[in-house]
Amino acid sequence: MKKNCAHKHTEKKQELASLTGRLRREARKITGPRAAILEILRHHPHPLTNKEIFAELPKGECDLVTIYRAMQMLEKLGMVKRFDFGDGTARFELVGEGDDGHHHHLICTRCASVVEIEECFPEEIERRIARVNEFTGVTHRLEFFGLCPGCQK
Amino acid sequence: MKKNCAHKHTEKKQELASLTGRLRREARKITGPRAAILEILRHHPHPLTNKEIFAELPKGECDLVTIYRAMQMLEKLGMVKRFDFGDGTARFELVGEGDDGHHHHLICTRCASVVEIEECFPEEIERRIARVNEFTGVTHRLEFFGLCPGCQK
DNA sequence: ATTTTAATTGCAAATCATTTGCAACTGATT
DNA sequence: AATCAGTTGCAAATGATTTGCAATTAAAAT
Ligand SMILES: [Mn+2]
Ligand SMILES: [Mn+2]
Ligand SMILES: [Zn+2]
Ligand SMILES: [Zn+2]
Repeated sequence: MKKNCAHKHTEKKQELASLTGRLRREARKITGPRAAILEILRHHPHPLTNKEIFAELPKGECDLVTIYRAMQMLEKLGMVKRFDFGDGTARFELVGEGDDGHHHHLICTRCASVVEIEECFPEEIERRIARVNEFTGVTHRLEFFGLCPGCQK
Repeated sequence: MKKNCAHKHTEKKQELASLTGRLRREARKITGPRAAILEILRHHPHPLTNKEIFAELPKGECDLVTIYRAMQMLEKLGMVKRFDFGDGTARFELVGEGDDGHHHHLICTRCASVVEIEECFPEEIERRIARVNEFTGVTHRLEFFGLCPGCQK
């Protein structure tokens, strides 16, 4: 019943076949650009911007716009989770099947390095916040910021 | 010594004179547009977008760009706090003198109504996150989302 | 009160991330 | 191989925010 941070960072990478299977089930086509994008996401442990994905792609593999569209689609299917580090650029991370991808990060404000965080906002406090204000379906967006070891001059 | 959520939502509105005083001390000019902007912020309990501030301003009082510049300046002086509700538009809230403005909100995902939240991410957990990852100066950005009473069909 | 000077403003144009229109193209199915 | 909806590339549109610059003005100095 816990809905928060069920995300397991220890889970092994998903097979590409499992990913394309999910697409197929949703009546989506497995195209070159999509396979390439999934392949890149599969190999990255942290959220990537569309531009970063684009840069990793073999030149000319596909248009930036195609990546924007692919991420929209993958997000709608629940295959990727969108993160907002507050810099005006969306980042995406692959989400395991059955996982809602909810989790948080610790980001260095100098070098932008990212650490995946296991902790989550305490459920009972969130439930109280929801109850007190009579809100339903309450969730949260949370990211940590600080100076990483290497950037502490 | 607690740095989190020292913000008091129960504090009374700041006097305009106190606000302009802070500007003057920083060698900033008190102009019509700035006084008008501060006056609007003073009367709003929740974060406002630049466009919302612009809309509240008597027509022709000042240009939208002037508001963008004013908010940048006020943020640098620590007189306003910038919030990110994840919709790609910055929001600003006036911050009391000596207060860093750190706090959170509960936002209705249907009607966008906002509730000021007193709770904060537990300090001891944040400290552990910082220690374990050897980060310093760790802080967080946190907002809650859900359906407000009126929007629960 | 007038001058001086640096800060401020308006307006146009530039940036940046993201979205949209549309015709050409292609993966999956028959 | 024919079919057809889903995809893609490219150009253009959007929307928030920033920047360049000349004209304006608040506040300090005469
Ligand atoms: Mn992550
Ligand atoms: Mn607030
Ligand atoms: Zn969480
Ligand atoms: Zn907090």
